[in-house]
Amino acid sequence: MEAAGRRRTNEQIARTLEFMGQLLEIAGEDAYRVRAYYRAAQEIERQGQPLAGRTEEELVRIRGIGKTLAKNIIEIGRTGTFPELEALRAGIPDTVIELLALNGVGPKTIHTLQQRLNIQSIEDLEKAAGSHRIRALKGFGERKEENIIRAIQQYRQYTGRVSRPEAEAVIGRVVAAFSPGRWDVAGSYRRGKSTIGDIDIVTTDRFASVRPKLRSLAEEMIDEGERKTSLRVGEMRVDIRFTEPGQYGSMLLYLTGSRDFNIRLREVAMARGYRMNEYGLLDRSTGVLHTFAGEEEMFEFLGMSPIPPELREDRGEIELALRRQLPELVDLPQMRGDLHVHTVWSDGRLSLEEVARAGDAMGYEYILVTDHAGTTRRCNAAALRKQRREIEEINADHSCQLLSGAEIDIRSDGSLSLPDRVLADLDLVVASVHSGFQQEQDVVTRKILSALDNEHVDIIGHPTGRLIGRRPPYDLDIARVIRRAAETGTALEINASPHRLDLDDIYIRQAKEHGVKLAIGSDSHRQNEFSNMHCGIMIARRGWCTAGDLINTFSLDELLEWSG
DNA sequence: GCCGTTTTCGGCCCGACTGTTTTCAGTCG
Repeated sequence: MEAAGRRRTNEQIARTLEFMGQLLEIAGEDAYRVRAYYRAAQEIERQGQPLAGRTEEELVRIRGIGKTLAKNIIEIGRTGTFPELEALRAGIPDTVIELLALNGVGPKTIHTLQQRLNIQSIEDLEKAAGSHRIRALKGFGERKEENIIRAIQQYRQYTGRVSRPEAEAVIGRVVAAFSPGRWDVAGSYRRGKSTIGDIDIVTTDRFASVRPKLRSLAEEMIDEGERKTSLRVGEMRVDIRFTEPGQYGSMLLYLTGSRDFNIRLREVAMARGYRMNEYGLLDRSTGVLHTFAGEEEMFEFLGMSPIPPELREDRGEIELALRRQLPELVDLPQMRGDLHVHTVWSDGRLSLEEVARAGDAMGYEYILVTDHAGTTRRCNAAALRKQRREIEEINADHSCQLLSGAEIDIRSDGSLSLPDRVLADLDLVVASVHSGFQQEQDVVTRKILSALDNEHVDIIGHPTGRLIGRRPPYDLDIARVIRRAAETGTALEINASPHRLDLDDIYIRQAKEHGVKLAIGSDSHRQNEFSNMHCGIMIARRGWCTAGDLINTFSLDELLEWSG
């Protein structure tokens, strides 16, 4: 049953509490009270079940939520806001809150600017800086004023997070500045996130030796220190930490994050009598600093299993590592095949023969050929019959067996682009949405539900339809889709193209927890795209997938039996 | 505002860099 009426989602509740935190900050309230709101918002975002409608007694059981926040959450559930927030908001315009987004401008600065110069918006701030009224303030100066002007310019052309290939282009330019030696990309890139906000790098190189090259390739040097240097390359911020080999492990651990993960891990260290930082573990009673060349030694020293980077989000992995009960995450060698590949029969560049040879080279048992197919497409029912005969001939000469499949369209009205009798002849069928991206949530959701209900459809391709940096996901009630997929035994795709990575990690985990199987597809159109598979594996690991969650780990016989 | 294998009060993760001042506040990750 769907919840009746318009119950607030956890996302909406979290945003409201976060907004309260920002208001409190600008109002100059106690920083710990501010943090309590942010912390509660984070905690709510990671709750699997909706909070709306829960009682105060139920809410205070959630970490970081006490009586006051529980009451506020209940009020948000009812009205979308709460009295304290409205009272504060009356005194602080939205345009003032927007100032928080400027680099180098924080709540204290905003508080002062508002009090002294009556700055109410970015426009006000720009005028004040232009007429040199900022530098006249006590505690401010010429440099601060220049930095504010630059921050406003950057904010206006800010583009947000980028795809992994875009980040890789920047990484390549930066590491070219290093001398031979050890370096690792850390941060969200190492954790395998689908989108990258900034780039973090650890190196044993010296600041002095890389400085000239960094200066010549950077658009801007943000910080220049011997331990920590930050620069801007194109639109991306790059943070570099220079470290000794003997402390490499603690630095890599620190810089990999996530932020929430680091905070929880420090609490674990604290409980064992250590103060944890990027240089090691400081014994609080003896003052001795224990150092670690590798991350694993540091985890073991704290009495826990090493945690794979993809899990480091403080979503329960620390507790499991302490009990040495971390899941055995799926890994690339367990993949027995690719379940989404295009050929020259639709918009791909590869012949069937080339796909089979690529499969042999990668050691796959099978590749599902999924050309775009439909009654009005070039690849129609007749073409598919011909393709199947060709596949059978090719399979005789290869250890990797091609499977006859198709990527069919889920049309705007919910119908499929091929009739059931054609689908019945295929080994596996992928059904994807390629049109109607602007439809309303209920319409989009229902057309995918009807595809799930078709007994011949085995996999829903790129379920949310997003293109990273280019197109947002269509408005979809994923929870409904996951529940129906569980009922019909249909798999959801993890499209491994780094420009899609769809499903994304949190939905993968939800699907897995509902018993829904997942299918990684590289969506290859060219030779070099088969390696997309490793991106799909990363996202699957971020979704806590073990081998059994992915139908790619099935043998050929198991796969065909699963599809029925 | 939250929380308790040192605690119901007094803490709350930790350090680097910049800018504005001469010892530190603010911001950031």
